[in-house]
Amino acid sequence: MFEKRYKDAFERASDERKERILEVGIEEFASKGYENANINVIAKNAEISIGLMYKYFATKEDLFVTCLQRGMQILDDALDEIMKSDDKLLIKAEKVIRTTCTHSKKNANYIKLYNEITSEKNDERARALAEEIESSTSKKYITSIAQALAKADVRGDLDPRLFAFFLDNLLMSLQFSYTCDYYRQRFEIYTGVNVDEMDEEKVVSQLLKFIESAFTFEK
Amino acid sequence: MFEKRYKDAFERASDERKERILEVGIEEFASKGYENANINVIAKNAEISIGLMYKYFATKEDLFVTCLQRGMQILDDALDEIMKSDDKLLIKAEKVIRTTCTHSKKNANYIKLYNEITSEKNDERARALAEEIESSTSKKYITSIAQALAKADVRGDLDPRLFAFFLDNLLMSLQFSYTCDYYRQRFEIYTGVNVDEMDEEKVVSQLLKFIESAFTFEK
Amino acid sequence: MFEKRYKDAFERASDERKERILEVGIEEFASKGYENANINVIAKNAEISIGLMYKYFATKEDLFVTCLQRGMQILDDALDEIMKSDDKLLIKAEKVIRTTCTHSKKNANYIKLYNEITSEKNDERARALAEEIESSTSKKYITSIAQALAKADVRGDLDPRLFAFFLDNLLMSLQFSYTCDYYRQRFEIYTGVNVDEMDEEKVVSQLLKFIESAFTFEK
Amino acid sequence: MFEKRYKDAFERASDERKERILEVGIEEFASKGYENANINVIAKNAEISIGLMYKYFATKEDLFVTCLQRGMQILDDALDEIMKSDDKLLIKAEKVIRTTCTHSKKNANYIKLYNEITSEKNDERARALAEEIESSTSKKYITSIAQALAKADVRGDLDPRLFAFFLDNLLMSLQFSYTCDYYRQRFEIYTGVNVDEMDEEKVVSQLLKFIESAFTFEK
DNA sequence: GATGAATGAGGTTTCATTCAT
DNA sequence: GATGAATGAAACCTCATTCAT
Repeated sequence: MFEKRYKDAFERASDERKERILEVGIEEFASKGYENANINVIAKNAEISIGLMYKYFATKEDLFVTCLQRGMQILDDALDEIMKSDDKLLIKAEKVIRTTCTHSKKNANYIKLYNEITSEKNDERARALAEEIESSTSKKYITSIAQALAKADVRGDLDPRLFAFFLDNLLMSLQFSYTCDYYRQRFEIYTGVNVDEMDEEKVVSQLLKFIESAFTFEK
Repeated sequence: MFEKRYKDAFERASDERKERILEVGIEEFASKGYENANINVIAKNAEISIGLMYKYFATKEDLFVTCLQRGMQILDDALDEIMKSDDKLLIKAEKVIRTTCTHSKKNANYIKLYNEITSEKNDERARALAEEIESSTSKKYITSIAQALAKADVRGDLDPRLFAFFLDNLLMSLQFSYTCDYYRQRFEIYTGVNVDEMDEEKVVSQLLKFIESAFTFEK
Repeated sequence: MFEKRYKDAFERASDERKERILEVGIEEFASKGYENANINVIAKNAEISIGLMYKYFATKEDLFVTCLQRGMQILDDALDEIMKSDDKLLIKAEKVIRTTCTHSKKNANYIKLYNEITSEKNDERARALAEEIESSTSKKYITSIAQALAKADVRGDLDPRLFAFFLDNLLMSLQFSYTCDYYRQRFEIYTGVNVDEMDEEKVVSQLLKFIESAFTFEK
Repeated sequence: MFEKRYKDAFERASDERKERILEVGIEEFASKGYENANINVIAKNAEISIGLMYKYFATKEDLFVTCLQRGMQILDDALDEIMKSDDKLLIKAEKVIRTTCTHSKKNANYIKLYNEITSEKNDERARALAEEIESSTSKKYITSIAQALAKADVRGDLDPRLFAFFLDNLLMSLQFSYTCDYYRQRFEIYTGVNVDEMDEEKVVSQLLKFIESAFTFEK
């Protein structure tokens, strides 16, 4: 699913070590950002030499992307679980929103990595990353919505792709609001409540209300 | 409205020079990102010496924030124009959406600066920035929605602050989708169309439909 | 003839393996130069482990010198063939020049290795290398010229050693001109013709003319 | 004459400093070779900061080439002095040979730099360097020989360009023999005498004899 | 006010060599 | 004999910031 950005030697490393490196890497990249993350620090914290680090990953960028892929894979698996059910769209939406809220803090660092790439300035790299990261999710949303359209579960005058796009915008913003410093503060400015203290159910129910009319055609 | 991040000497500079410095700074920060932007290059392109630059701004960060404030001021003024009318909320929303679409590319660099700060990793700075940038906008949305609620123009069971939050999430995502490389590609993945070739009216009308039921109570 | 620069283990390796290692080594050193050649890459391309490489050669330098010796041996054998005949000196010279032209490209990599050591910066090593590489050839030239002198085939007022030196300078320069990038370009600058397209016979005959008066005494 | 490989800032530096940097650079590159030369060491010995070094030269390569050009310029000027006279070719040759012997040790480091580039492995760079370094010299030789040919001062059946090429090969080899460790040892192996103790006049006269018949047509 | 030369810490990356298995 | 994972010193280069003029 993802383009391999590590060297063969990394595959041969023990699971424990692979785990450790990515964990430490994710922590470093999430807390300092790509530019300020220090590969020597990651190696030191992962308790391997810098030379070995470069036996595993050709460049800092490759290490970063591999960390990112690991985080994205985990998030994608969670989404998969929900989307493969044959619940009605509104039910799926509710589940997705709730899962987003619940898991965002647990996987805060993964989402910070995701946030990190949204400001990629190199068009080529931005395109490649978006392709890797967004394709899978977008397909799931678009397919589900198209099915719902076919069953007339949603307004017929909505374009399923734009619909999916708007929906994911809301979810993505929510993810960031739970995890990234700037967005967390923004959340508080809008709602008046710190996101850690906000009643999750309220967010879920309000967001559902916000979007439900689009879903519940002629009801 | 914004905390002053430049030195007195900058105020005393000619308008033309102030203009040029910020313009060049915005271009550099927008195209390379904060970390990769080079303050010596900005000075050179603005045709002033690096020494003078440091007479105007104490640090690279101060220059960046001043550039950001300039961009945000311009975007905020445009929003002000719309929000101060006494149109119905749905009308305002339509105007805001359309303005967002229309102006995003024209002011692409401002939005890129905005995008840049959303991945600020220092909590202290992130809070300060969010406070500066989001307060004004959020107030306008919240006030408008509260007024609409009072007039029963929107569903009564919606929390106005969360409502404003969701709404702004959609608009913010749209802005980024028009301007930032990653989000532009993401837009194309979702919609199948490059954002530059997408029919603007379609985006406006679809987004309006997506949110209108929340607005148009008792229909 | 050459100082042994490999470990005993290398002798015990199969001929095929020895062959392969030196071949790959010569290719790497010739194409990248000593400093930029990578011994790990040589091991990989020779399909042996780096550990085994160090069982065969104590250092990178030893591997290089062994590659060099192999190349030099081959070149020396070719020269031997010519010099051991009892042709007149001018005939020998013609044969040597022609052979130099003909074989230079075939054995380009050997000559590149030779060229590589001419810029050795460590005096100790430079002396040792020169001793190894030049002794055999120089003896052949000096002996042949001394014999010709005894037979009055060449001008009697020429110092046979300097004569041999000048002669080899011409041949050495010609070798480099056929093989090393810089010297190839220099050849083209002087002659106006790319060395690959230059008529070999013209080079042979012109060079013979250039030196012949020294050879053909009493004309 | 040479492509500029330094930044404008270098031109603005004091002559003393420019002198110092190139001197130190030439010494470092000549004694250690390009790869092993250390830019930080050059900066330290030239008593400037490494940052400033990079304000003067964009890369290590640029610094090297600038050092090289400086050396080549000096050698070329010396040659110019000789070639612009209207001496007969044989007289010029004698002067050139003598000058080569005399000056080689004085300017040993320049010649070591020249030697350094003859093993350039990147074809593109090799071509560019050869073009810069050889064009001027080769023109002088070729022109002088062509004039001599016109005056029937040399054998009419010699190609002036090849003639110039062979001649320069002898001079180049001689230069290296006076300066570069490997070639110095080679000189001793051929002649039996250390080049520093060799009677210069003997070298001059023997080399003249070696080439004179080509020059002195029908005498 | 204005200049721009100067600094130097710090980060990424390479690769010869070792050694436990 | 054979492997290849592991090491870590060291080199090139960048750039925010200072300060003498």
